[in-house]
Amino acid sequence: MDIVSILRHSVLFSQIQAEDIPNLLTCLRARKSEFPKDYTIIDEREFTDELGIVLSGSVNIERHDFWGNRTVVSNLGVADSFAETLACTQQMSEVSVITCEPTTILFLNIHQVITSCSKECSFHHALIENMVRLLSYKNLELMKKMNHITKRSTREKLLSYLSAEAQKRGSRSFSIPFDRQQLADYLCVERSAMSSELSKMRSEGLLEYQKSFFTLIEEE
Amino acid sequence: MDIVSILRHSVLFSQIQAEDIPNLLTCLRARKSEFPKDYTIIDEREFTDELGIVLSGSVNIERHDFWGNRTVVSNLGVADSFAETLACTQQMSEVSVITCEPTTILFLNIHQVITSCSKECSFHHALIENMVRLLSYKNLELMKKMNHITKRSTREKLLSYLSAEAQKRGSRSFSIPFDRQQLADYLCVERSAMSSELSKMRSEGLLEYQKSFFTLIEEE
DNA sequence: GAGATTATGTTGTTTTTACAACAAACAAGG
DNA sequence: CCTTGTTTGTTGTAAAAACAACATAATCTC
Repeated sequence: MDIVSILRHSVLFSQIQAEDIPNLLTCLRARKSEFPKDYTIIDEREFTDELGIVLSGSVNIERHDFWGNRTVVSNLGVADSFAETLACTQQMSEVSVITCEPTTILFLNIHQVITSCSKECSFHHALIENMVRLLSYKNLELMKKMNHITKRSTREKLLSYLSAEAQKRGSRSFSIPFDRQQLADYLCVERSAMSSELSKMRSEGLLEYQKSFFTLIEEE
Repeated sequence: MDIVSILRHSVLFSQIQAEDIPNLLTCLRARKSEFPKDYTIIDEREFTDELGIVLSGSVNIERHDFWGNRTVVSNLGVADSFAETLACTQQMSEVSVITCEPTTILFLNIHQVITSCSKECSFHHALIENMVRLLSYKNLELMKKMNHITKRSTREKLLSYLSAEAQKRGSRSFSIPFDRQQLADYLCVERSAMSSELSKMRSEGLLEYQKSFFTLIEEE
């Protein structure tokens, strides 16, 4: 898929005409980069003034604390963006962005996105409105994750996450973008405890799963 | 303090000239409201297209789940704002906004903030840039809170939160805006367990406290 | 396809948390 | 000053999670 059709699925470029996008990209100082699997695109403690949009592949947003505990903040796929907040606030990164597979990223200069360019291009206002929308959605996503991890028990966290995923996909059966360790790090629980909780839930008839494919079972 | 001098301390109105603010407020359809203590300004499941700015007093952002567990998402004081995301995304609220004391709120219409008005007032672009900055900061705050509650133990959560507060105030001694129950609900731990952990930490010489006033003690 | 590597599941033990019940300190109002 | 209600601290017990160690399954590499 070409860049333009991918970008048209992104929040940042929604409502913007396909034919305007190439010009806009020049204006935003766009640059494309490719990365191998498990590559750290942005590391903790780094600064940047570019936001990234995933053109192909996928990345995890992760955090590693002093004692080596990993937290998986989120997982992003094609047309998702990252580092907006980082670039906007000019703060030091508290997270790292790591590829889950070979991945292509489009980087855009944040100052160009936020401030009107000298040419006063007409689509610039649409862009900054989209930026507001984008940040709002990011916010909402964080709140949703918060809802999962504030749950008191491993089981509740799992049910909260899995039912939200089912709802998002609109189906009782769905794949999740995490392996067991990543899921545990996302929900802030212990992998093996989570594993046994999952099998307990399966034996109670709450759900079925094979690898990362889950099916929630409705009660009668 | 009058409205204009309060607003000049808010992120949304930063960089905007004091003399422009009254006109701008008309344009944004501002309305002021006063609320008693413990009043629910926005309830879960409500919709709104206004964001709120605290002019006096303070509010908590809270969440109550199916089983009655409360989570205190955050605490906001004078010049802080809320419901930006809610208004921007036009989603149903998943949180409620509750006054901690008698409180005055200024409400602004979000559509007027985001879209240029017909009069094309010059400060409008500054406003939407501030909106981007505001949402970024909100995002950052959520990430910071995330850092606290993803910690594995009650003690770690306390230390993470308290040292962040100390850093924010630039002093080893500081007051927190929560009572014990609220702090527990903010950190997602059990109040009594947290109380005993606090006294254990005090007996180990890590910190001192009386009520909501804490002093962290440096190691030698 | 054999061997190595990684991912997932299981189990028992230790540590931590949740819960309940109550005591002590404090605050507000008559 | 006493009553009442609220907040904070304490303790014991039950439940849950963390941890470690290992078994099994899947995947990758040569």
